[in-house]
Amino acid sequence: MSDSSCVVEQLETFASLSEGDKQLLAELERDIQCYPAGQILRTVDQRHPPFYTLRRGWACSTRLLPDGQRQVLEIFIDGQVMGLSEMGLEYAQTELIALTDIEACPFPPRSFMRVLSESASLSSLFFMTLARDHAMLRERIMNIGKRRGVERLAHFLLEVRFRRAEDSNEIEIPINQTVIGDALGMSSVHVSRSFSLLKKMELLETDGRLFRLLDPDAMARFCSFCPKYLVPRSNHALSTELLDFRHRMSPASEAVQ
Amino acid sequence: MSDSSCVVEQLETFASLSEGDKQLLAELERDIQCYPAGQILRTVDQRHPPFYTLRRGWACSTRLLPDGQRQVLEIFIDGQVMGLSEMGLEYAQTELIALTDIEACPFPPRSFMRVLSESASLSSLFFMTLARDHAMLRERIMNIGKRRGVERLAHFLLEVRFRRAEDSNEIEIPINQTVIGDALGMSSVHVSRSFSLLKKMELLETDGRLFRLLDPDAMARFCSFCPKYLVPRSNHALSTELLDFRHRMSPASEAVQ
DNA sequence: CGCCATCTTGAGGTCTATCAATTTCAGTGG
DNA sequence: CCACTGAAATTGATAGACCTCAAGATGGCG
Repeated sequence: MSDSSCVVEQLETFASLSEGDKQLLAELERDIQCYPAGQILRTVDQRHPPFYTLRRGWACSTRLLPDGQRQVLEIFIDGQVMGLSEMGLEYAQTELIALTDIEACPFPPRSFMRVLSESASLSSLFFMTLARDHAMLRERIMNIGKRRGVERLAHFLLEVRFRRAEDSNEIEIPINQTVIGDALGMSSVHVSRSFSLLKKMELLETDGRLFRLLDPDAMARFCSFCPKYLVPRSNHALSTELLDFRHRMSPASEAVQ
Repeated sequence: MSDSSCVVEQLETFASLSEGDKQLLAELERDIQCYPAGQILRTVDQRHPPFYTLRRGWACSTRLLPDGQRQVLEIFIDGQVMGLSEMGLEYAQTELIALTDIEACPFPPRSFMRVLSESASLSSLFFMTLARDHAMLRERIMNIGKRRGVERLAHFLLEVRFRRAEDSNEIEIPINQTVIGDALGMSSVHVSRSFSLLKKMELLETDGRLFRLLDPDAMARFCSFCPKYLVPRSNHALSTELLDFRHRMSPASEAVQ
């Protein structure tokens, strides 16, 4: 990923944007902040929280239950937008935590509202981004609700593998088994046992936090993984439809009424 | 709910809209269709599927696993938008099924794209709608991942109670225990046992599919339910912010927090 | 070398699934 | 009015998945 994982580029893949839109988007990454692993970026119940674009590292959103248990809701990998879904709520519902040292760009909520009201194409872009996050959550519900521990873990590994741009079966997952367990709704002990099982099944080799998928197809069959939910509506389809209508109405009029 | 549950009205509560926007929204409900209980509105893998506004009845989105197991992902109550989150994907990822006899209005994807490209305020409205769905999914993950059967069920009952506009502790849930189980990641047998337990705890009385919450506060404590995730960013906050920036483009450059 | 977090492994107990039998109840037709 | 029917709900018994507690192993790092 490296530097090229800038969020603006990622978003641009969804649709072609006007220069004005690109400038607005560029603002998203103007304020680059560094946070150490473990840092809480945003707490629960914060009013009108910002969202963040994640340039480097891993992070997650979590929630605590009164009994101290923790559920990891989303895991963010560099290039993703964090906390977008909570811009529609009065108060933040989740904590945002850096899992590794990260670089992230906070984007203030008022500016976000401005973008929403100024640009239809950016609004729809955010909509699309959120729709993809939505698809991942849905899949997670499938995973937790209907699969056993080993299968959940296999599914998780495959999801990470397919979310990364590189086409490699070696993936580094820089988070510990407790976090993985909190994300998959299982105890860290059971995560460990499930890893062992995958190794015994000869689907996986590990070296510290580097994971090698020995037979991704077999693994996908094992946990009925299907990567389609990660594929957004194709650039072409979306951008032509957008442009189509934009030009028919009036050229360059994504400005709001 | 009855007739007043028209979706346009629900959406309007989020922000104040221009006349043009209202007209566009009205199109959403021009094509009213009736479907009997059990009817599949939309299959998996359908390309560029429509979404629907649900005027009357209950519906759900589901996915099947290869072994025949079924996960209910979202449960829709009249007044909601169904399938919005999948407008960002090339192919539908879930099936949409009527749980009761319903009235729903399909909205073709191209028209949706037009709305997205024409109106920033409607785009952001859809964004907000999706954000709320997102919050419910998040809560579901908490529920399935970290709570036991009885607590899941209690949480489910409270969620339905608070999603309904009426402020009553009697709720009718016109779906069977198998569907509830498929939504909560538990077997129908266990759903039945959990209902019994809630009754024994004197938190619940049932009469067929009518449920009376005897002590909603105690129940909320029992399953650590907090309705905040159902509350969208307040009308006032959103609409004033939108208007604010729409009318005077001079953003009082509030310090980045 | 020792320290700390993390991971692994074992044993016992809890929660929940599954299978199967029974009951309830609304609808149907005699 | 009553038997018949089929879907749904309840109940019991057993098995399996998973959690929890606890002890030991591993490995990076000062």
